Amino acid sequence: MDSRYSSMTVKPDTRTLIMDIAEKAVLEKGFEATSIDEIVVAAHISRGGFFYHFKDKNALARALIERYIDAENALFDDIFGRARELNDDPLHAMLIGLKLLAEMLDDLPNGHPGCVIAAAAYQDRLFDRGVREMNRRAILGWRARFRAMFEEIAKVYTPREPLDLNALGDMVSGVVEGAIVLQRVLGERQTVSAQIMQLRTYVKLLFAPPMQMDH
Amino acid sequence: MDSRYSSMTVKPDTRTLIMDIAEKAVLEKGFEATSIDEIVVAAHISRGGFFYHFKDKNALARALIERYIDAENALFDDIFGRARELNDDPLHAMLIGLKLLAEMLDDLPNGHPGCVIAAAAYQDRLFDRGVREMNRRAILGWRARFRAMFEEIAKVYTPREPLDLNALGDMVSGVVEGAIVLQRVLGERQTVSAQIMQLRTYVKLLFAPPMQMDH
DNA sequence: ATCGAACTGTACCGAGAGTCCACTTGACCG
DNA sequence: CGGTCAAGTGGACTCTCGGTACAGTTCGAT
Repeated sequence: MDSRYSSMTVKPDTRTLIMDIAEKAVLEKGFEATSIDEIVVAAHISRGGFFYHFKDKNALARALIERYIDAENALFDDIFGRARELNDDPLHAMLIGLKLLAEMLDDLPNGHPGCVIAAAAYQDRLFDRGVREMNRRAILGWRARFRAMFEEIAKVYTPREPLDLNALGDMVSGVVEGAIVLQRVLGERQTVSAQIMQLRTYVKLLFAPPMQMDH
Repeated sequence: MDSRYSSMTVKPDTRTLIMDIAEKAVLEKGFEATSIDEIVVAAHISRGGFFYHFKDKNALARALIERYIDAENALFDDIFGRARELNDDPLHAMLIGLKLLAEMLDDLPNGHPGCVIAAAAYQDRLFDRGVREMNRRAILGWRARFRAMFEEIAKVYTPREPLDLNALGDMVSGVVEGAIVLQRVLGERQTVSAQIMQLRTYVKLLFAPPMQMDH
């Protein structure tokens, strides 16, 4: 999200501008620490202009989270789609996908930018039922998505330990969210990708036939 | 932390009372969403009384995080100490420890209460360098602690995949932090323990000799 | 020309953080 | 018994921030 407007159209699209500025600030400092005044100044608009686009801060948060979820889903579609094209075997596709994900994060100059859902999770005053329900559905969506992928793998490979498919499905989002927290605190750029690679090793060991396994 | 005062001594210890009330609120709603007025009312003291004990909100946050880190370290000491008593083998001790941790969390009526470090990680306005440095040292401490345990395991068992010991050491805190985020969003009580059990399976597969392995 | 979407600017409100300070209360101490 | 000090009370005030209200402006499309 994303150019409805081509790079040609120089239309600033104030709403998007506000969201871009707000997202950056929110990921840096959190929702509550990000003041409307600060956004307004950075966007070179008036307070009235802000409230023209968003009825309150909650509406902004809602829009940010919605956009974030869409972007994340598009990213997963892209990465695991490409992985599947590279190797039709579901296990190998998963392993390739996780590696692609880790590599993509390593290429970002400052590591993973952070997750607005997690930012919201620890700051409840601001958020109404609607926002919380959106977050819930996003996390459940990722659980279902990865669960389905693991189910496919389990059709082909016998797992070496009993599977808890929901927990396994949650593990991708969980490991990423956790690693983001560590990264924020430690200030180390590669924390998230390193944790994803650990998860990859787990998946590999969980399904790979006991002895050999190349990729 | 903890009864410096025995259960007999009915001394209210206002400072501790404030911290207990604040911690509960912070874990529910976040630091910024927790107002001093609200704490003051719940503690039946005056605003002046609050500022007598903490020069500002930052000082309160600092005290909460400090106490949290100490408690968490004490918990790890206890759990992995007991695990080591039950089985002297470092791998088995680790597996038992992780299971004890998961079981302990399952016994809590509302799951893991949340982590004030993560709560701070996404709300930066409030915190000075001192708080951030404290958090950093805590996370690095846990990395070192678990890293050392994995190193001990690796002396006895040949890992089935190359080890990234720092990433492995971070994995315990990472998985827990991530699972807490999921738990907060989903409202499911067992998310954290389920994720810890996944981590346990990973450790088991990573070090266990290829074929047999009971526990 | 004119209409409406996208603003600007100002004035105002209430909540919450934080400061200052003068005053009280109760325990212990000599 | 009087003094002292930690642990408060309570009120007045300042500033920032979210949010409301609303009157007026700018500008592109029809």
